[in-house]
Amino acid sequence: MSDRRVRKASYTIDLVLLTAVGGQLAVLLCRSPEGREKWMLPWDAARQAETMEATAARIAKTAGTGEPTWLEQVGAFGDAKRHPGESELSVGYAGLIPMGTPSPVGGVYAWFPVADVPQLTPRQRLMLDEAVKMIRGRMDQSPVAFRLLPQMFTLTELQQVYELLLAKRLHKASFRRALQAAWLVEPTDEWRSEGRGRPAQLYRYAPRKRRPAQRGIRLDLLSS
Amino acid sequence: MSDRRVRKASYTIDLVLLTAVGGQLAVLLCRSPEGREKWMLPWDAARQAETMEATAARIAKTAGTGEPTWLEQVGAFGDAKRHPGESELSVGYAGLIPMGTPSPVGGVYAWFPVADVPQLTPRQRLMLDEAVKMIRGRMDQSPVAFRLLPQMFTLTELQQVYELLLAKRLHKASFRRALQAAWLVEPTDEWRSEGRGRPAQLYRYAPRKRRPAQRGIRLDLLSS
DNA sequence: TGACATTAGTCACAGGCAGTGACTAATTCG
DNA sequence: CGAATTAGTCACTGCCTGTGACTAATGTCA
Repeated sequence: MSDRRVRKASYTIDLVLLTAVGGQLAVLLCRSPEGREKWMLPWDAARQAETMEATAARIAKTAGTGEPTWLEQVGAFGDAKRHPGESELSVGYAGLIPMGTPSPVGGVYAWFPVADVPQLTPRQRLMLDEAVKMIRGRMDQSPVAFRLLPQMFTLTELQQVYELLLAKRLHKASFRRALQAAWLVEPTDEWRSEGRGRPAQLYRYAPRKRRPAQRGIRLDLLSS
Repeated sequence: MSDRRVRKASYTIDLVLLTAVGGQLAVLLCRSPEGREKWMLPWDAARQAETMEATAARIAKTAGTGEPTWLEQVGAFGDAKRHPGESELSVGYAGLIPMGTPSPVGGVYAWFPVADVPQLTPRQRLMLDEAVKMIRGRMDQSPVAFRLLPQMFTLTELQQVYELLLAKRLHKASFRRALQAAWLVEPTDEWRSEGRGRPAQLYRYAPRKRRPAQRGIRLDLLSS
């Protein structure tokens, strides 16, 4: 975005940075130069000397959220939908920022709950929706939930992230049983007291090798 | 590709058409103008007046395989990897063609088993791998297996497609039990005799609404 | 100081689903 | 007609999952 008025980009890299704030998924938006109360996804023109992923990482760095703990391409979006840079094509990237990271200051960037986002251009709106869909769909295959948490976390916090992404309540005992079977976390020596109630032990993400599992076909997930 | 020598494309649409041939996944390649024994994924420059998906469909039509029964974007590929059109960026699409569709004639296009593909440019090789990975990963969420079959098929054929995509043997009784629970197919009145052995009933894909299912978290699928 | 509220963490039972092998059915081939 | 071959089903067993109730450890307040 630094030079979007200097040369017309052949295509842009747009970034959907997500985090968890107050029990909700939130996306980082940036004030648009077109109007004080207009917002947009952060973006920049692609550069030849830089991979697309590097461009996305640089945009995140500029936004001041720290480096994303996870970054993946969402796809290419064109097809006559408008874009803040009027570019022909935009490549969207989704990134995750651990919850609790200090908010960017200065008023140029801000987090918005994904359920309540101001108006975006159609193309960016589509990218946001696809990014959220991708994160939710990737939960079973990638440790995305852990990328939304700090290095150490309680099992209740982990469960809350899963509930947030799955948009459904989970039973505590079931969740922990599945977690134990998957060998994904290991306990630390530390405990955290959250005011009232028994203190919770802190865990860290530490996946271990295990049997190929892979039991059973799941034909019942087809979205018909 | 029709005009790749006329104007330099700002970006291209590349197509990974897949089908099942002889118990293997196969991809459609096109002879490269650079040499008689050079092959490439079919592609064309993007056009402003056309959506990317429409471009992909048109490329498939040109190749003479009939319209793909499924089409989805794989992603955008750039990053200095070479491409037959020397384009800066390529958007890859994956498409499925039902098995048994007559092969394209003329010698310009041909099916190659994905396990034994001639050399491609690095970018196209990457697109092919990602497309195959995507198809395999999408099996649980989309009826891609049915898109590789003709409209009517036997349950044994369906199971073979699943085994092909999952790269693993399935137990007949388990497979059919899961299939029944998912309400995905319905029997027709027709039967097919494949030479020796009892004739098999033909089924068609006919998904029905069913309970949200969605039972249980599966943390044991995380890939590491 | 002791009962209560609150949160963490575990257990055990019941029901359902999946892996498995064996069974029956219908056809071709010799 | 019997053997071989492929389709299709059944029933048993063991594992996994949903569930509620239980214990543990802390803060709060009378």
